[in-house]
Amino acid sequence: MEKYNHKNIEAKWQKYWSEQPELYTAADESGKDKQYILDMFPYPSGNGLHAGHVESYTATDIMSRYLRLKGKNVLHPQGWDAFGLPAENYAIKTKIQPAITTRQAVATFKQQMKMMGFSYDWSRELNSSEPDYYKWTQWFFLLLYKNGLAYKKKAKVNWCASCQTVLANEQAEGGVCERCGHPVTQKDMEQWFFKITDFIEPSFAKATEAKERITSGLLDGLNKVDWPESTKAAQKNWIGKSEGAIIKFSIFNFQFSNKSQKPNGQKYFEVFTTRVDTIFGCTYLVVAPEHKILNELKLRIKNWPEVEKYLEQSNKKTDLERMESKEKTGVELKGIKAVNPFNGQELPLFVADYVLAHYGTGAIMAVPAHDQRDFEFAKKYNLPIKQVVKPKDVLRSVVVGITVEERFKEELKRNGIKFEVGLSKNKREHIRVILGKKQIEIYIKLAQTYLKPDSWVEIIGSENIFIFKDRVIKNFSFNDKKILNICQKFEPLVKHYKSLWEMLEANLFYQGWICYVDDGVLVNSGEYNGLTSAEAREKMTEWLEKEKVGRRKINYKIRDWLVSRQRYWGAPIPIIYCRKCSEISNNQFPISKQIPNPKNIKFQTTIFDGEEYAMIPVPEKDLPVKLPTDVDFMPTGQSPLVNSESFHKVKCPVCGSKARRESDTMDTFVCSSWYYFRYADVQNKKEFAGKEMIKKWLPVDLYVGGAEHTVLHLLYARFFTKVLHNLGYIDFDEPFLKLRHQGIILAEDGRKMSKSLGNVVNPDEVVKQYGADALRLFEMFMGPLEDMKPWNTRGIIGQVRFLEKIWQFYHKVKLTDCGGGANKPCENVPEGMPRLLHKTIKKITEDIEALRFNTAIAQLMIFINFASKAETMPQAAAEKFLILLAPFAPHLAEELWANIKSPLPPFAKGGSHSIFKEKWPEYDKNMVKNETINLVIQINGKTRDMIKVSADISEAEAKKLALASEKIKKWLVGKEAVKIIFVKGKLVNIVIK
RNA sequence: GCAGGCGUGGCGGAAUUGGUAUACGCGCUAGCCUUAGGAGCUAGUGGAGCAAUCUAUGAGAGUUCAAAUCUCUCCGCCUGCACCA
Repeated sequence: MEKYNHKNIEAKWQKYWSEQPELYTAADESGKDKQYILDMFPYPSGNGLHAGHVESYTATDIMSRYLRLKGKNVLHPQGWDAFGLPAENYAIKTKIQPAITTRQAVATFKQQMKMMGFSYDWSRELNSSEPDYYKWTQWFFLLLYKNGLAYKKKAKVNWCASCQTVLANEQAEGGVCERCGHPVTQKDMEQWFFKITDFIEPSFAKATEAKERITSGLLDGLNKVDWPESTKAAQKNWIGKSEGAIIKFSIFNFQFSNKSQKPNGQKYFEVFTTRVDTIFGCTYLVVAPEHKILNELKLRIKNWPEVEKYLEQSNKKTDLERMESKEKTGVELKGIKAVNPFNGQELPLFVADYVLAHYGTGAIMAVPAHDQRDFEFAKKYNLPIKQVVKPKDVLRSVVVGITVEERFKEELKRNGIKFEVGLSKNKREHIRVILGKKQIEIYIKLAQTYLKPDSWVEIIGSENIFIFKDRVIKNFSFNDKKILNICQKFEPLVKHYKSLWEMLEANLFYQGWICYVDDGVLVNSGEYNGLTSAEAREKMTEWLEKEKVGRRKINYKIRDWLVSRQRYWGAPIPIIYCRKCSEISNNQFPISKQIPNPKNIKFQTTIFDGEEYAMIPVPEKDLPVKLPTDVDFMPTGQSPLVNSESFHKVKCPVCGSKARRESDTMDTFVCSSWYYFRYADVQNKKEFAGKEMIKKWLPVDLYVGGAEHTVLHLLYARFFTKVLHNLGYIDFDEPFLKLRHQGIILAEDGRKMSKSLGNVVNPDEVVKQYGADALRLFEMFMGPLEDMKPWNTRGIIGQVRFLEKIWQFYHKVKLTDCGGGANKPCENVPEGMPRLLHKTIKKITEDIEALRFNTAIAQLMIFINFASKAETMPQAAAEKFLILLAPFAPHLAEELWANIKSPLPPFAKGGSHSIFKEKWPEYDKNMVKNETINLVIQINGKTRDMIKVSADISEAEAKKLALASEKIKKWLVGKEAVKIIFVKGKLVNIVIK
């Protein structure tokens, strides 16, 4: 018998497939149901494919092949996210044009993908760095600009003083320059932004022809897609919605003490808070160093030189320093007081860099008793701490301190309470108390290192709150029955320590020794006393609005998307700066039929060196704005494009006078925000994609890619989709219906694969040694798609054995036709084979649809393990098994298929066809049910016997048989069966006393 | 700190409408075959025990005839975000 030779087989079929591209082509004309199966398009790095690529591409390949066999019209494209920094950095080093290195890398990637047998529709290949693609990236920029969704403003960017260049956030991780290790500082520069913040909440359509349409927001849209919970959570977290209130604090009127009095136009400033309920505990206010009020009040601040010095210091601070020093610093603004509108109290004002300028109003009301950061600051600068919220329902309390620790232990012993002393992960000692039979545990953390003598731990009623030196650590609740139990058991202790608790409560809790951050009940808050935090927030906000000293406000952490990059290897921003046009009022956009401008948005202008320039969009007919090749890649602090005269010297498309082209390029995330539209209509020269084709193929049915893109790429792509929906281009507002992330494949040593550790698995080597089919199977068999899994080279042997086993079986087995297909019992065919085949069809069909490829492969193995013992097999069964195998190991399946269907070389005489033109087998419902089962007989839930019975055995019969069993009788001697449970088709459980 | 997730043999993992725990694979053990084997074949393989049997899904409790699966608490690990008021 010929040996299984993966090299010959795989090469042969890859050649065949490339000669028959229609096997994998998505048919624009077909009336069949469509399925759009998409991989996140890769960045073609010089290193080629890695194990993680292979994992996710194999998964989508199996899915695509399966769906085609199921008769679906499948769109499964691939392309290249080809702009980006590595290619440019390489160019700086070697002076080789990024376009050249990129093309080489693409060729490698593509060759490797073909080597893996992936069934991409290569007729739809795209490359984001090619002009026919980035033409449309630029078109999108103009679309946003003309709809007021792209704008320019000053912003802080990462700046490396050593490299003289702007850095992307990813290049400035940890606050140091990726290239030279120099600390990164913040520098103000004019930057382009996309208004992603317009799409957080649902919005009404802007396009004229779609008046009634509502576009779902980035938040609520998540509710209608099938995505991993963690990804949805990460997006929500990133958007960072918090509901609270803006409160106006008046500054000049020191007499402002009557709360019915209005601020009457006095100078005031606003703070944002989510905890209005704590406002009576506000003892000072803080503004960020960048807050504009500082300049306005400059003359009134008595210690201005000191303040100015502080501002300089904090401005100089790098991100790294700000991150490293958690120590809070600040300076009081002497001579300035602000007034709390609720009680008229005059409060000091501080500037401190623990307050962020870009969040909320850049100013806060500080409530040290109920906010950890304010607490730290107040402690440091000796500011008053005023308790206004206390935990609710204080029933009982037990107080334990370090000085009484031994006493406490003795007390426990004396009361017969079992306990053990352990260390938690923070090395805090705790006592675990076990109460009675029910074994309720209470962890009493003694935490010597955190507790001063006579500080304490409190157990209160429904909540158990551990309070350390300065804050509440944790709470948890018991149900009522348990509380009672605890209280009874702790009675003696409670008596013993109660007085100490009361003393401490009076002395500590209400005098600022601790910081209680949770909701509770209000105290020291005038008419609001006794309300819960939630009630108080509601009432106080109403009052603010009534008195016009504040309002309800929702704040978001997310900021507009900074899209400009001072870089070469990206899509140029299609804008032209014209001095002359800035003087003409009522500028109209250059003629553009494609991009509507329903609001008649005018050109924005910007200032360079004191001169105003109009920002003219490049007319559509002049797109793409191509990247020049006469550039020097050395970093100079500006985009390398600035050096190219031919690039930036242009005539204004509106007035024809001398003008200058924008030299910034776009973030690569812009390119990847819309590529999934392009696949639907990749050849289109008139539109980014034709309406009909979008309608036909989009949205994406299954999207698979790395979890590193949970936030940015997916959020930006959703934003683009919402913009298009909002402007009436498309009729859906979420691009990816179902999303899954492949888990990271770790190296054999359990660490991340990385070049520096030298533990990277190279797919080329693996394929050379074991074959693509083996690698595909192995990566799918390792475990669930989404789990993190370590590579294990030995494990791949198992897959090679599996493939060889199939090979050998198909070469030695005698195929028979018993005249009735796969189901009929045949001579010499093992009895269970037809049923096993149908079970296998069912299992594999269901597993593929749920992306459980590991268990699908296990089922293939079970079948072949069983079948390989047989000498004969029905022809129909042999064919069906190969079809089941085909999505997983396409090369071997084609080879064996050709073998059993027609003589090799394949289909040469038109005798047969590729296995991928076959139909996915259906299973017979009656055949997947067992005729007989092993009826499990349990006694008190423990299996004691098993008997082979008919699957549809009746309850009475089953019980009779169970009681008649010899093994069971033994257990029933002298016992009485109280109850007998019968589960149809499964078991009998006899309950005895 | 906040959010999401995880914890099952020597290893990767199966089994979650509660119903035979450890499918499938790797590894390991024994035997066969072979000049040889990091090849192949056969059998075995959670732990303890000669056996009957007992015992085991991070720990403990609860619900149930029955819990890896549901509830609660604790412990440990991973991922993302984080001075976001």
